[in-house]
Amino acid sequence: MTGRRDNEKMVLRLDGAGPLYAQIRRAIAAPIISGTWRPGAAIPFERDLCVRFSASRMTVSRALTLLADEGLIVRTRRKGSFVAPQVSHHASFEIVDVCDEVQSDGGHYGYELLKKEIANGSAVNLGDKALHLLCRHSRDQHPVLLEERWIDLAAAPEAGDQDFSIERPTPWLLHHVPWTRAEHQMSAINLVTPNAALLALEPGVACLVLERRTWRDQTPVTYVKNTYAGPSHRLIGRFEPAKGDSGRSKG
Amino acid sequence: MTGRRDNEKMVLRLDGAGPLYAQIRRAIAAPIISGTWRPGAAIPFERDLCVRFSASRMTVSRALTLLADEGLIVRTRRKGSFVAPQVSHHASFEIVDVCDEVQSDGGHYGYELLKKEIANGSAVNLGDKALHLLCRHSRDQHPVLLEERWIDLAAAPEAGDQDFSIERPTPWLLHHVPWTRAEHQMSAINLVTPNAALLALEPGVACLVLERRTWRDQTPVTYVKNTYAGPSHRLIGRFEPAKGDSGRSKG
DNA sequence: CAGTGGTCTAGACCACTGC
DNA sequence: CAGTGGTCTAGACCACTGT
Repeated sequence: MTGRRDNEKMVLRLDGAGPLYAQIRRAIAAPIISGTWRPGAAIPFERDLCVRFSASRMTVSRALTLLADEGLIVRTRRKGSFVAPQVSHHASFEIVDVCDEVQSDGGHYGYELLKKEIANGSAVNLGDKALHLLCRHSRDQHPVLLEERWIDLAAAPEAGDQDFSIERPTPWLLHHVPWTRAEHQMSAINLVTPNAALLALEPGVACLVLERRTWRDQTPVTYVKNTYAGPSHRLIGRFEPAKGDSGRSKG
Repeated sequence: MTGRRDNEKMVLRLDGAGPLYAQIRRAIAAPIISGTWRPGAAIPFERDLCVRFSASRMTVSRALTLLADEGLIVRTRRKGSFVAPQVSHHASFEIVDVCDEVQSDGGHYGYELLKKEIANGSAVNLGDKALHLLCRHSRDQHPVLLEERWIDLAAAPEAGDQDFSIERPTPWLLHHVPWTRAEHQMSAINLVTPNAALLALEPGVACLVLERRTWRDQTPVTYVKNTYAGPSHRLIGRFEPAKGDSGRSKG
């Protein structure tokens, strides 16, 4: 009775390499990635896959959970699992703290608070009362990052009393206002006059910009716009098909 | 005998929200994110956490596996689990196929092959014989992406016979040479003369560049440099602390 | 209300690693 | 060789959802 989908001709073969859940994951990922299974195609039910692979349901479920996290499949109770409507690549970028990055290379890390004022945060989708900070981070006296930050004073009232000329906003926020959700945006901009001078670069130079918006539960806490010095700055990300594979890339 | 680490004062409390493994994950993530547990600090052993949380080892292990995947902890057999030396943010960016992106907005998608030649791929870390393609993708007749691609002909000899003037390289490669590993780099560049014209933009305009290098097992297969038209193009990524949380962001 | 995925348990054995 | 994490099983119950 459960064999409805078994009529489809499917070559699901284990390669014998690594843990069983990883093999099952690859066996199902292969026809999806290669396009053999079209978006929307039904994937055999978990309990059928258990029989086919001689595995327990936990193991099969683990493989399918990985695939769902990667965005290759969608799972719905009662209906079953299906190939995701739009199979996309996921690249996970590691966003390291500037201070850590500079010091891990053996460089001298510098921090300056350039501006601190109370401002209306509505321009950056925060509340009326927000703390606006402008910070410069440097490596061996050379500016590497300009940090424009807004902190919602309704969400983090203690921020108003904090002296940010020595304590950096990022670790302070982590300690005092742990967030629960963040959203990142990356873009490229041509440097304009005020910021160009602060980064010791010519106006017009292309720079990588990383914006981050952070929530605590449902309330927005902070918005930050990080402008990295120079076009050469790069974010390196590794694709993660390896989740559950033998050669897993770790940090 | 296993209580060595239990001497540390630790407030690990479950919040009762959602699945148990997610609660355990949050309970351990909280003191790490807030900085209460410094990098390198020892995390209680799995079997101790089972007792503390009245959970099975599978459930505790699931929570710790999530934390390890997020980069918050590192786990070593025989030694135990520890707070990661450098707690970093991970942002997962979804890299959608241009064609899908344009068409999902209801736009008209266009594709042109501008150049096709055999070239030496050593400049981009590929083999001597490589196929070099230059493709332009457009939305409603406006160029949105310039794709410079190299395909290693040793890894994918069939590529030499393929007519890429209609079939796009991306789906073709997916079908014929499934990769197993990919590495992404994002950067910002100032457009230079040949490419500026092809994207119908002025030279000097800042553009977002996404480079992807792809391997099949250990052999490099293809390298692609995608230049997105205009500074306004953005990659949006959602942070994923929610893995195993109730409100999971999906696609 | 039937059937799917989602979670959980109480065991078990293995692999690796430091002593 | 002892003890950790890594994996796996054979059950079980629950939550959700379409009919």
